[in-house]
Amino acid sequence: MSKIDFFEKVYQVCRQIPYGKLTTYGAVAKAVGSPLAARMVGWALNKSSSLENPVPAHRVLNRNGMLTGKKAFSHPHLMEELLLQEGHKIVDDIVIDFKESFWQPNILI
DNA sequence: CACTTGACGTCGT
DNA sequence: GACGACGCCAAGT
Repeated sequence: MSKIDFFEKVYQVCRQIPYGKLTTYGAVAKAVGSPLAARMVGWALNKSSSLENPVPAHRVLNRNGMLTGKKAFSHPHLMEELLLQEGHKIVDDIVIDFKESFWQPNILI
């Protein structure tokens, strides 16, 4: 694929997440060619709030399916509400049907 | 310019 | 199986 910035890859991958599907930082990191750079995915998504074309960051969770980044949203419960709105079950900030709704992004190196 | 932090993941103990 | 430490890459201070 084209040589685009790490962040832009992250944005593209996240925008490919279908409605009602979920993925992890690690999966996205792997998709962009740096499986061990999951932290950067979170950083990119945090910065994505300033983008003109926002990404569905609420569909990206950690390996446990936990809403670790919910506090980075406008309102901490926004992420949870969005996920609930998409038909997910959340208990104690953890998506119950996470593994069932997991979506593996396409690898774009 | 060097150190610390940050929405994580994996390996080792 | 739980807890701790290290690694990853970039941005902020």
